Amino acid sequence: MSDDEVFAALASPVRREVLRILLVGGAQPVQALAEHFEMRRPSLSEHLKVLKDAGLVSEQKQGRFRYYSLEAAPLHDLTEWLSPYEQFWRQKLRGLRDLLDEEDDL
Amino acid sequence: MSDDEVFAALASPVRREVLRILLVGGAQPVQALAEHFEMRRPSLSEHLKVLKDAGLVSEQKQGRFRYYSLEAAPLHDLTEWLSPYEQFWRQKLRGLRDLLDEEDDL
DNA sequence: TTGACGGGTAGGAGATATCCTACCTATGGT
DNA sequence: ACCATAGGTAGGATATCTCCTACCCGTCAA
Repeated sequence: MSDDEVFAALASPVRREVLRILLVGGAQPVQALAEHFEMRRPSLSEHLKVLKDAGLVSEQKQGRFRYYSLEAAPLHDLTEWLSPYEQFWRQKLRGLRDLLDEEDDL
Repeated sequence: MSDDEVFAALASPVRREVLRILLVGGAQPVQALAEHFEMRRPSLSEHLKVLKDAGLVSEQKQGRFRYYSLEAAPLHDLTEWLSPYEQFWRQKLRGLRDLLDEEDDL
């Protein structure tokens, strides 16, 4: 739920891939997710726990299955975290464009 | 430079704080950065190395000082990584809005 | 009711991260 | 030339991560 947990969760390529799979494939039980990886199921369960603690996925029980689905809210928070840097980025772009304009004037 | 390095670099609160300091304070030598933290300088140097390898900061030598400055390009890549999830987020918002509209009709 | 299946938890091995102190190099001032 | 300063690198201690196997519980089907 905290920024810290979200960033830490995203640091693992496995967990980012889980998010991608859930994005394109929708909610899925653990076994279906596990098919995409070469690790044992308990390891994937641990990754899912990290993602759940970070609020990036949620769990819906159905019989003996537990469907995991994407929760995009923390990722939305991430774009807010990024926005001041985006402005910095745009400033640099503008600076570059101005520089190029000056070159044109020569 | 790779997505992997960028996400890994951002996983540390110390390194995110370095980026924030560079964003608001501009390019700075290591010592100035170190004043914001309670760790020893060599540890911060290691963090800076991680950030530099990820392309998030760059180094300009001036005499015996090395000014570190923010490089926003990888963060811009990050917003691109995020964009499909943003669309997912917007879809959920739209779904919620539609639901609320239905409620209004009752 | 009993066995098979979905899936979480425990505990351990090995790898990696993060801090430290000690040490090295390079530059600048006297 | 010499010493102080900026800052990187080496190597080690400890903590955390990531994987594993073994085991547990809950649910469905026969």
